[in-house]
Amino acid sequence: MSDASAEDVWRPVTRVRAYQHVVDQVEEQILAGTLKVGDRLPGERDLATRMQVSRAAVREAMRTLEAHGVVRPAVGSGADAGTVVSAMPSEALTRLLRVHVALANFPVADVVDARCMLERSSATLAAGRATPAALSAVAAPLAAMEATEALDRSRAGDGHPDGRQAYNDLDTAFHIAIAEAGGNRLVADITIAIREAMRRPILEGLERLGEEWPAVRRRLSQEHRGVFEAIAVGDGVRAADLVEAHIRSAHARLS
Amino acid sequence: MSDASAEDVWRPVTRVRAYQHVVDQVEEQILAGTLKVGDRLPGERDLATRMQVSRAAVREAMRTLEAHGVVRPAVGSGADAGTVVSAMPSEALTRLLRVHVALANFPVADVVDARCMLERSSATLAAGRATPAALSAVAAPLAAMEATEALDRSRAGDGHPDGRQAYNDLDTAFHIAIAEAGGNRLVADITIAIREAMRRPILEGLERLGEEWPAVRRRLSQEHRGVFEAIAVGDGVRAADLVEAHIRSAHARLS
DNA sequence: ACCTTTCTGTGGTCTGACCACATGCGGCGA
DNA sequence: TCGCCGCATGTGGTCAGACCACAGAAAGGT
Repeated sequence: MSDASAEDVWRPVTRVRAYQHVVDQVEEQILAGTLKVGDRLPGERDLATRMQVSRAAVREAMRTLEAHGVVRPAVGSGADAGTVVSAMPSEALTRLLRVHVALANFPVADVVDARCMLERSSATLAAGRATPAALSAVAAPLAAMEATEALDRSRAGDGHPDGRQAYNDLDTAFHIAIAEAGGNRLVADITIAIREAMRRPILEGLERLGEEWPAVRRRLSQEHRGVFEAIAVGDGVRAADLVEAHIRSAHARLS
Repeated sequence: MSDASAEDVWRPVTRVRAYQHVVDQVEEQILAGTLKVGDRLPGERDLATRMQVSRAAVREAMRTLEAHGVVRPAVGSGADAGTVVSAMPSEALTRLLRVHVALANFPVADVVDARCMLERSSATLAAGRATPAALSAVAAPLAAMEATEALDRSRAGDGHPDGRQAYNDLDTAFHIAIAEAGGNRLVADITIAIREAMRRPILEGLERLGEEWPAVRRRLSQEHRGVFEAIAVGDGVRAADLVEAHIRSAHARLS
């Protein structure tokens, strides 16, 4: 029984597609330092002839790299035209998580739990090491959210849109600012991606709220204010607990 | 000064590319339930004529969807051929994080911190709710790692490869099993992606170890054993502390 | 010197063809 | 009748060559 079929020595022959070769070579060049962020790739026609593949293969590789957030295409001519190496992991992560959240490949409860864990971490870090600049970046959307309340009151009853979308955007900005104040790029990017992926579902939840909206908004703003002050004072434990309570209660109210 | 140029009302006209339209429509169909996981997409030629775009545009869209882990292409004929809708968020996340870790878009310290946070969470969850099956899935690679040690001792000194790669693979499997035992799909997938992204750097670290390798391996196995037993006993706090200590010391030794 | 026009190179798109592959079906032989 | 072989069919993968819209750069006129 020295039959090797049960062992792992027989790798299936991977028919490596041409565009995958292009992806690999571009990533290799970036890894080797030949291509740095901000550099321009050779033109698609040039790459195609150099690698002896068709331009279509190069373009498919570009789409893959673009989806990974490694490359940004720009038409036209001149310095900043062409395909440019650009590290945008946050955007790419956001796109990826959004589609899979929408596709319900992740249970909502799991997403909420993950958000809590990440934002607890970010809040704790932010309370410990937030710079004044980062702190004011958190304060800005907070103040703007509170301002929408006063604005709304001043013109109540005339049937104007009550800015739930704007409030949602500011809420997103608030949580993103906290994540970035934490100082951990990876945690921040994942946090941003999850919050952005939940943007539309949360907005739909806000729209479902009928007359409760002003009350809910007041409650949310109070919670935001509490989180911010805990961070500003440097109380990491309290900030973490408050942000978790905020996220859980908000999701409970909107579901 | 009612010049609107300073405000945000003027969104730049986004020239939506044809392949992006295709991506959007496919995602829309999936979201609407018309396309479920496991279903086959219409053929590329068919899609092209229906959407009145070229097949090249359809193919570029497929590359984007493939990079997102939403679609899997298969050549040939028959039932399982063609482009199939398939949710593979874990693989897609892994590819994305791997390239950005390799591109050093994330500081190593940040990655280590994020890994600690995620695996602490997974270990705590696993200690609380791991099923016997999940537990044995954790135990299997652990036993295999310990077995390599005995195997190595039995044939020491004949210059054979000492299986650092195999050990690294088993180590990866061990951490992945813990993440999946935690029961949170999103956390598990992110954990898997980060561990897989670190696979090659860790292997290179192992290779750099010279004669220290056997001692390091013994230390790693002991730490793994400790984590496993804490989870098996249900001691979530201890499991979290041990896994964090394990990750931090391992990265310190390998850097 | 300034503005206008033209040139050039970029990504974006399309067309139509051919290839490798895997299945399924039909015909052929036993 | 049964079983096997081989071609027909349809899939994604690849290629070649062409044209378009765009934006900066260069050349030209005022």
